[in-house]
Amino acid sequence: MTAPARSTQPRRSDATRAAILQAARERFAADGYERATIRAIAADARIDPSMVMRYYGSKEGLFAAAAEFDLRLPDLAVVPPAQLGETLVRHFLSRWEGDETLVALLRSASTNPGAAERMRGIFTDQLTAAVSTFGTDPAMTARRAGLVASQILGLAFTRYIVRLPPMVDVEPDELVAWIGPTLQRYLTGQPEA
Amino acid sequence: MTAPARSTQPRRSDATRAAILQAARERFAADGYERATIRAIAADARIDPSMVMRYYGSKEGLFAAAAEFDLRLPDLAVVPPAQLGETLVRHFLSRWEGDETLVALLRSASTNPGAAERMRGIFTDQLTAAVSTFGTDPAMTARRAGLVASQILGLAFTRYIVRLPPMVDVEPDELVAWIGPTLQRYLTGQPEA
DNA sequence: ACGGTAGGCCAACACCTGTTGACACACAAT
DNA sequence: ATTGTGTGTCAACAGGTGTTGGCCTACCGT
Repeated sequence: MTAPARSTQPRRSDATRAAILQAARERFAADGYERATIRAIAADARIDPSMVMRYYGSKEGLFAAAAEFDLRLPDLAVVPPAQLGETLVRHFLSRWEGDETLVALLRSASTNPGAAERMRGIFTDQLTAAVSTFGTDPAMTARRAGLVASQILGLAFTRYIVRLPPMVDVEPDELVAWIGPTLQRYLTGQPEA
Repeated sequence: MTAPARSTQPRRSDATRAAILQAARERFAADGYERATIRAIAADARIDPSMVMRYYGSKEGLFAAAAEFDLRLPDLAVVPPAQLGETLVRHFLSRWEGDETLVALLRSASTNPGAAERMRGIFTDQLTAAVSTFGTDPAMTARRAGLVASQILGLAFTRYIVRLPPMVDVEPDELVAWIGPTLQRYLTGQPEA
């Protein structure tokens, strides 16, 4: 819509677009998809609600843009096999605290089908791909990835969404000490007899 | 409001009250707090929306009544210490699949502060109490309960809310085989050196 | 200098929400 | 028969939602 032209040409509206996106992420993270209103997001970005529509088409479109996310998983093939679990927990903890996009996605996934689908895609594609880089049994890979996702998302859910006191207060290092071995077993271990 | 009288006297409206409550649980479980409308719940229960207000005061009041829940945790003191984890996973799986109240609560906890508080209460009070029945170190009890909650809620979130394919397809017995040892370690083990 | 266009605001639409009050019916006690 | 109360319906309110179209203004190429 916004003209062909050269794509390297910075538009004057890029700042507005970015402001909307940032405000959207904050609101979606704080309130979830349904309670985050376009009017509130526009107010945070100090522009008119109609601008949101012009730039992102609809609320769903805005969310889709705001929920773009890359887990940036490290290459597990170069990690010492005994440190896989610890590495993953540390990575997720820092990824989660540094970017509120994941919280927005997590909060919205409960009630918004599109957000749930996005979440499924991220944790299926990206995590499964990472697990399969060192995995031996391809049939087991999906299951291992699912188990890892369950513990990681449970950690995020109790720590950032529900805010269970014991999970909020605990130091990251201690979380790594407890949850690292769990992921390690999910990734490389076998189920109980 | 509804007269003093004898409390043992069954009211003619008890059936309606129950129908509203059941419809509310289904809607809250399927859609979450915000998207579940009083009109939809009333339609499911085949009554007028205003009846919901009369019997439960407000939407929040209705949710509070519909989200009443008891984990019915077994007495962990009588469970063989080596089977604590397995027992807990089995219990939660059956509790979760047999009663949609927990799903309603879980789905709503992401966006509704009241639901989050309720969830906090359940998993703090009930679970901590159960863990402390056999626990040795009282300072560690809350942390153990929190870790157990993180894995249990992560399991529920990926299996019933986000519906991650690997977690939906897996057999309950296999889930027990994988997750049981995790809870066992959270309950009775020590963190990694 | 000037005309076109991109960026932005305002006001309104159509719809849906929780909630309320007035009214109708049923049934039990008087 | 009449009263009274519990049970239920109907219609409406007031506010908030996503979304739309018209209008103004500033900038940029010519």
